[in-house]
Amino acid sequence: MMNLDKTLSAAALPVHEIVYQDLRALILFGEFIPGEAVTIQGLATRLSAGLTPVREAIRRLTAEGALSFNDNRRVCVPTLSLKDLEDVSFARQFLEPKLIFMAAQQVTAQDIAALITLDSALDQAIFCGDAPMYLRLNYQFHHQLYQLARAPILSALTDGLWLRFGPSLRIVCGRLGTLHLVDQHKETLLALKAGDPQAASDAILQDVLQGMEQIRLGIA
Amino acid sequence: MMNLDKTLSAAALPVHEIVYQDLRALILFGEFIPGEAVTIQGLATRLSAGLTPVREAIRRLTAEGALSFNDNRRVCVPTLSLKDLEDVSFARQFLEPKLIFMAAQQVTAQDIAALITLDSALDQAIFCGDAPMYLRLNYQFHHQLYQLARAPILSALTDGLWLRFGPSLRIVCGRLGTLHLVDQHKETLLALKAGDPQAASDAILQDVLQGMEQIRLGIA
DNA sequence: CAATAAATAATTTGATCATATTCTGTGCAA
DNA sequence: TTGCACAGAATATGATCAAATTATTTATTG
Repeated sequence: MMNLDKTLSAAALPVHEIVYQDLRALILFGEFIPGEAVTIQGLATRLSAGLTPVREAIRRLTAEGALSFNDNRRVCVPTLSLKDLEDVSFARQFLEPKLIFMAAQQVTAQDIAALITLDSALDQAIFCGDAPMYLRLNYQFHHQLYQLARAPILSALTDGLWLRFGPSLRIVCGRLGTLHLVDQHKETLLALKAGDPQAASDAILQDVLQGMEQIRLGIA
Repeated sequence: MMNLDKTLSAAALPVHEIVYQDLRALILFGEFIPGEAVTIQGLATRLSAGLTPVREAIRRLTAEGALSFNDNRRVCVPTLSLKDLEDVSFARQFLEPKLIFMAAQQVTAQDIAALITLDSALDQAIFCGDAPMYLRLNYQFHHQLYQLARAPILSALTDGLWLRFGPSLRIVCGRLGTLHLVDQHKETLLALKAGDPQAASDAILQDVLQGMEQIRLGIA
């Protein structure tokens, strides 16, 4: 008999893939405290999954630096030191402008429209003080830009960096709220509309620097 | 009863860790053909391990981009397109000089001595036409430099890039032999000895560019 | 009748789970 | 402090089921 899930939802994803995405989101959007211990069985219970799929998801995220595998064989959410943050910042400073430069060279009007919609929702979330929504939409805005560059390897590298500072975001928003948040999204979008890759690239660089500075203030 | 391995070897590593390292080496040193399919059960047999540890190792390497997870749920060794290689090259061009700059600022005479020993063995391998040994030692030389920078996040990013072009190395060496190979290791070592981070950084940049060009010629 | 296409069977491979084993750290007693 | 036992957690295996690929057979058409 045919699998109904396959016709209804996009595809029947393996459980280990779903667990990976769920766990990734938990880390990315500050649902874990830096330093927090993560147990396989705990996650299996929390996400209603078996041990094997959870194990696989954990290994993937460990490889991405989102989790760390201790000598004890236990897994925890790493804490980001100031030195670490500088390294992440360095990498983002050249990866993101490069990606957005490439994106700007092949972006369509439709793509830009989607980004504008996203950015409006983002402004709304900031205005409402909805921190979790802000975190999700902000990531989505950047992630969508990466996709437009059509450079899978550089996108993967850049995407992976978000996992490094994800756990620190909770603190940033928790301490400071959302209303003070500023970004360079409007400038980026204008440059994209104008078909000016260099300007878009410059705008994103500023956005990255601002974002990293927010986190620095949060964890300092 | 106490585990004897623990006293004899460094530590009793979990099987999934051993499988990961073995499989990583196979990919890194061109033991797989780009595009080649990789089966869980095949690896389990080949490496005399159970399915779960192999599965975990595969997920880790997939996360690092060393393997790719198809829609069929099957795993294969990705082929590196010219575009991909350009992206890898771009990332290495700023990551490696940065790492070596940092390394040069805190390197000890002992560290340099170890690197010189390594580089001598490398020359020997080139002279003998021992391609597998050359690949291992060349990687080790760079990897050891990364470690000296004491920047775990940037090291991990850079290390991961090797996995992207690893499968293409077999072709490079197979076609062209090893005798023609040139590098900038001597220049790098001299700069390290002189305590000149900028010169070391410049030398490594040249080394990276040369290396990437070799691969470009190989896969073009 | 030969050749191609469609359907079906057989085999391989992947996904998941239940279970047994091993490891780690802790508390207790000598 | 040292040794030992115990609880909690991670590790690893093999069994079972589902999905996909390959091989085989059957049907169809020129």
